[in-house]
Amino acid sequence: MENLIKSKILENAESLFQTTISEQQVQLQKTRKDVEGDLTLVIFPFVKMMRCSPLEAGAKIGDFLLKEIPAISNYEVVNGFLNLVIGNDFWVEQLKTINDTANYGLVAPNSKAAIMVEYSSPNTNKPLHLGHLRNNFLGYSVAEILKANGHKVIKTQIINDRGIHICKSMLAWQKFSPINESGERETPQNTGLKGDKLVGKYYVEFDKHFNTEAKAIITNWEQGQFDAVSTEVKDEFIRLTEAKAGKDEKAVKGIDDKIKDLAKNQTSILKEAKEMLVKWEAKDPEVYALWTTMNQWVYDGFAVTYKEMGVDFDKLYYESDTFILGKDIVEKGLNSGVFFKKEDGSVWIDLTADGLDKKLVLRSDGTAVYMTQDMGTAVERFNDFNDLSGIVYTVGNEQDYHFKVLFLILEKLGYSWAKNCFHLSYGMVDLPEGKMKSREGTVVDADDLMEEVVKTAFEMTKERGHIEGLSDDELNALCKMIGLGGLKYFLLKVDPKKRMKFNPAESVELNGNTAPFIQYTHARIQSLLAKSAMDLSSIAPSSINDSEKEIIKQLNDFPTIIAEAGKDYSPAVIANYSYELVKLYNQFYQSVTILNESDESLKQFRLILSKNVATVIKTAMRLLGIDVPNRM
RNA sequence: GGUUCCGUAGCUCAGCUGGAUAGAGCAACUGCCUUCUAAGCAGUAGGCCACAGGUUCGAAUCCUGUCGGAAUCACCA
Repeated sequence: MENLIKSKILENAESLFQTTISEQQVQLQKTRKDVEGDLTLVIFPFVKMMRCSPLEAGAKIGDFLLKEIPAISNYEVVNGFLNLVIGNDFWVEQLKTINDTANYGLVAPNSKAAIMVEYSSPNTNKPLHLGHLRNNFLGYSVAEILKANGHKVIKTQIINDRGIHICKSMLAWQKFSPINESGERETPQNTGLKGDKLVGKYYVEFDKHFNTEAKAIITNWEQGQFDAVSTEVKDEFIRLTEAKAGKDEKAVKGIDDKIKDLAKNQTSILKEAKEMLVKWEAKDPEVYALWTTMNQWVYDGFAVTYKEMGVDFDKLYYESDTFILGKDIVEKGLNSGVFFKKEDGSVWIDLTADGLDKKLVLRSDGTAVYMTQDMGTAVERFNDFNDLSGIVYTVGNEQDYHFKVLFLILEKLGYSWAKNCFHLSYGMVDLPEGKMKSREGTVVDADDLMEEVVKTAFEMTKERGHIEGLSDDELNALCKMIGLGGLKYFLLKVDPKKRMKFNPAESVELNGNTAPFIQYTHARIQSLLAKSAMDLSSIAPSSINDSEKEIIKQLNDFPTIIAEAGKDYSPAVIANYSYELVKLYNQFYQSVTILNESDESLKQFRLILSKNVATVIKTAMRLLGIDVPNRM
């Protein structure tokens, strides 16, 4: 309809305005709720060229459209806005089309370019937490939204299974895990702990010893004991200590942190961990075996968590495989002059002309940095999937700079797909008390949280659900649907880019802008449809009211919303749309009677309208990774 | 300090490719279950859209500056 109006105006610009106009000047928008009309044309742009008042200009265009487009039944000009009323027949037709369209709102699968969506990508040294939940739900949902837009999607993650962090857990386990009567150290099997939890426990254990040792070293330094310390370190300590004089509290804290880092680097436990990393890189059999075993524990633990989350992956990348990649690309970049080499042998790129800094891409000892392997991995992925057009990286916004640099480097290296790489940058999740801090034990564990929300859903459902006759399995499935749905929706309804506050109490809320509210509406409709038991084929209501029209309009927007959510990589767009739809439906539901309606044509129309609302709810929620029940 | 992002009701968030009187939910208060699921609906109250300029017929939205908050600027990952 918008397009029709636009083209009519553009075609007849000559006679209407005595001049041609650009498409941009034809601004159509939805009419405000509180005035009569469905579509509104902004007429300010035409006032000057028509040499008359906004009122007259509006009337002239209104008369023209009324004559040209039969579906337009009336118009009104208010304050420079031409409000067009579109006849009910048109909206009924729209509903018919929606009802007849299979997979309404979705673009034909695999009809558009292949996109890889990377998300999750955890370290294997500790369990997943609240921040990972936002990441996973977001990545999964964006993948589904891109599929709905017709793209072929490859869901992936890169598992950070190597590096000093995993050596820390391994070392701590080796040193500090108690040995039981059968001579074994702690394992998931003999402790009953989830593998990721067990490994995480030893990461914390390492940190504890690490800090204790560092503190002892600082105490020694403060007492003037610098045995076995290089003069550089000693001088640095003295320099930093002196620098504290006269500084404010914040600056002193910053310096203290630097001193702590200095001391940490001198600890024997870190040295041991570093030695272990060297052995790992040399594929020392013993270290490698331990690494394989402990990583497997983590993978097994993660698998349980992912299953509960309802997310999955099509292809996995492991950093232990990819960390060697990228060096050949550095070589190529050196030859083509994109990179330059310093005297010490380190390789850099100068991005100052692009408003960024100089960035290291290869260490002086020839080993890779993060950037090196990210370049290599990207290229690898395009080799692995020859139809791949782009990659979406779901990674927190603390890495904004990293990705800006990465994409720019890839572009400079001449990879044409670099412009199709997108950093889906999302904000951190804060608690009501502020940031999550592992040191202060305020990190919200993913497993615990999911268990908690399901438990709450259980209590609420027992209290007010319609669950007579449900088996235990059905009840459990329902509560999981409600609890996890609520959690997902809570994390997805906020614009991904924005930092958000996570209030545990609000995340299990059932009223207002929540998944249970939406799920509830779906269940209500299903109940209606089950009771109606009539053939729903003919749509020919004697008349329709405003609340019905508003619902059709909202349904009509669904394809546009999916496109918008895809373009913006934003599940929040889908969430907010669904909430609007459900609110409109509930208003309608509460204001008319459906099953007891005596006018059969009207009754049938309302049932079909309801059915399509339920279908759109279900599709929309599916794009968020949320299931909807038939009763609750 | 440089760069980037953010600042909308008491709280959590929409609205941001400029358009009419800035919207929801939560919390507070009023009503509505002899009728299809009250996890619902209707209503009341709550705002110098951080601040100051500028562009425009028109600014929460665009530009500049100020203030406040966050992230980042490693031969860490």
